Amino acid sequence: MEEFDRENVPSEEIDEETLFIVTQTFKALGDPTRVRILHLLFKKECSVNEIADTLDLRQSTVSHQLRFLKNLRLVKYRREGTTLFYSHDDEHVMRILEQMINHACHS
Amino acid sequence: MEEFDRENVPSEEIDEETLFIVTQTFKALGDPTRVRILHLLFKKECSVNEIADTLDLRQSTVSHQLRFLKNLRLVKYRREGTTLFYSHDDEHVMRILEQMINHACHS
DNA sequence: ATAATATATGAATAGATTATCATATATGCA
DNA sequence: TGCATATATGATAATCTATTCATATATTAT
Repeated sequence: MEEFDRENVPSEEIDEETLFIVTQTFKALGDPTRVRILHLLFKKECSVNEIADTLDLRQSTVSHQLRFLKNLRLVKYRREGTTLFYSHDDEHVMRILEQMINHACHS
Repeated sequence: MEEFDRENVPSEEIDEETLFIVTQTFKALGDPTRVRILHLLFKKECSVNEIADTLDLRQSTVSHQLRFLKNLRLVKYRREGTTLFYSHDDEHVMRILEQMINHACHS
């Protein structure tokens, strides 16, 4: 008879909640617009319009996608007057994104 | 005047081809069925029917998803008689998947 | 209070994605 | 050759997604 550490059993099926979070997060990274936004925020904090201008996207497109990313807590913002400055809010996911970018462009 | 190493400039927009590969790969990881399949293949090589039985999926569903994953070179297979044994084929992406699973279930 | 600016929201639509069924193909064996 | 088994494929329908336009909301300054 063997004992298992419940925190450390890689050999079982993923539980439903974890699966949901994992796939939602990867889904967020599976869209070009969102990846471009996140990659921009990796470098610096940006306002909505800055993002739209830099990436040549409509303001509403950016706003919709930022909401999506904020729901997943991948970005956060701070207000300064009427301007909202967005920045990334999940170091680990950002590291994963940069890893994948490096993987992709050195392959 | 400064010189840049073209291979090492994190501060620019991602080129289109890299963006495509990155988002395609994340898209692959953004679906519960594919994540369950990959997570299973992380542990061991499996035949199509084994995957279907283990994960309670239709054979054709598994086959379609395996084709998807194979197009992205995330899985490979070897034949033994009429049986095809699939296994993962991208260590880096598998590491990223396992990282995200750990991130998700310890959060 | 009004205007100007920044951002968010809702509805609509076009396009993509997924699972399923039915069937085709391929291999091994009697 | 013909049958059984394993896997692949094609078409379809249901669902989901991303973008767009139009408009609403919020903040600041006059």
